Amino acid sequence: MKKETSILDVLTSLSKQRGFVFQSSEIYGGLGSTWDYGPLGVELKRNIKNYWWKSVVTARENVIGMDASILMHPKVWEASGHVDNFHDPLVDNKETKKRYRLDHLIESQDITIIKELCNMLKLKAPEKINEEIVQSIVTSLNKVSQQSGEILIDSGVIDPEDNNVGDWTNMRQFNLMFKTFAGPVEDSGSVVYLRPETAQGIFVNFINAQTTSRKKLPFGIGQIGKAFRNEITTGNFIFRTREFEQMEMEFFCKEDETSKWLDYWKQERLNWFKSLGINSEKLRLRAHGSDELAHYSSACYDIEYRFDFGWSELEGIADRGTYDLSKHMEHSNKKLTYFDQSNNEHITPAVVEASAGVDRAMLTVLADAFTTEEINGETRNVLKLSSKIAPVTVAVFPLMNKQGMPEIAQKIVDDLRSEFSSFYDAGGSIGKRYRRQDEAGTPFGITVDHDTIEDQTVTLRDRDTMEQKRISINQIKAALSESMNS
RNA sequence: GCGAAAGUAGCUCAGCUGGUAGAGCAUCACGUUGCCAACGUGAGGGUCGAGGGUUCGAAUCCCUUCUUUCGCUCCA
Repeated sequence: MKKETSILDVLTSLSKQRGFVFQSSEIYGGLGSTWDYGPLGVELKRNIKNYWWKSVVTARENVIGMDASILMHPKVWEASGHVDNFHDPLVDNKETKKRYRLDHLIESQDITIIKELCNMLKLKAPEKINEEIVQSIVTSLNKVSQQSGEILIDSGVIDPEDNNVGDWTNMRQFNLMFKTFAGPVEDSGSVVYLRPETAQGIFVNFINAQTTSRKKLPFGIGQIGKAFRNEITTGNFIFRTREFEQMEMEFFCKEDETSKWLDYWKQERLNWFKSLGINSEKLRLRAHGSDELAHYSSACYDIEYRFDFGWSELEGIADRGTYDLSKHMEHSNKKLTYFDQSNNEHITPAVVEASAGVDRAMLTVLADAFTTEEINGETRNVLKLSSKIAPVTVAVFPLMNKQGMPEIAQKIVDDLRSEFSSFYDAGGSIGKRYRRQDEAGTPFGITVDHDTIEDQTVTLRDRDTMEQKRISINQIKAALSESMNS
């Protein structure tokens, strides 16, 4: 990587300057990987969420919404598999400074080393390497984690990096769930987790939501909310953080219909990103290989965007089968089945999930919208945000600060404010005010000038083309609405 | 967490081998101008990420710590 300025650098500094995103707790030196959304950022983020909610939930007869709490019964996470599966056992080689996931490392070893490991851990020696034996080695090592490094060295575990026996550290568990305590006393009886995904809030409410809404299969439940993961490595600005916000929709259907709905939703969701004006050449759907699939999923597509740090996932659309509802039935002893009247039978619905990151969507629209243009030898920074989500929809200016122009402009902006996100600016030259709004992504500019006083008309400026047309004051709202819906 | 690099004004940065901080842009005020980052004058803003040490004296040298970036790993 060259040391040239990346889009991410530009966006980070633009965000700070213009009030999109600030580093959290900055005056205390910042808290790792947490970000605060400023005046413009909160509008953009909220607009993205509202647009998702409208597209996925309210515009559809067969999707309803809900909002579950972040803290849930700890058994939820046992049932979902997160307590058992949502951590990574890691070891480092002090020699090569490489870090490995222990299960991946063991998988890569020769059978003789595996046998030696089993011998030292008093496990039955296997004939060949399979997932089962890898898992039981990891489990056994975990029980003696204080000696695990020693055991790895003594059994001759090789570092693939240099093909020598590694100088291994003891294994460490990185639990990806944030743990905290409910109630005044810190004891193990009151452990709760900050949810690592919003989906489980939907699954545990499946019956509540279905019966009260009287929905029949197939139907979906959407939710937007915060989730928390104690990621080992965060970074790329707001792309990967420990606290983030999800927009998730769980679509319940018959088990033999999941592939049909998976195809439907992956296309719908891809189109959603395209409808925000995002460059379709930088968007793609990528099917997961069988080795990438999560423990609950049998098929999965990622919607990816090509950032300048590479293709990265914005949203996962997954066939989760009946895994989640079955697990919750098993652990809660409650019936979460659906009565299918057509066949007169109780069935466990299967689930197709569309799970998007709000912060990632926001980073995507910013990265995709940011443009630098050359105008009369000057550079112009423009955020070509869709007018559907731009933080400010319209800015109103008096051409001059005299002849009553400010008063007229102020009256116009007051009148627009209830329907459109509006901004009034009389500071500096008119050109400077246009450029300020270009950089904030404001799609429309209205200027009150000499003619306004004579004939009640103003100019309406388009951010991207910089072209202006003259319209009368009472046409402004109609013109804005029309442009926003096109 | 490990390895590498970095942290000086709101932003981007300069500050040579130690002598208590500067520029451009941005912000605010006044004047002038009036349709695409104009100009003039002036102002505000930094205990140089934090803590400790060496020194007569530290932004500069040493240690610790926090944060950021890039890799390893993981995911929305």
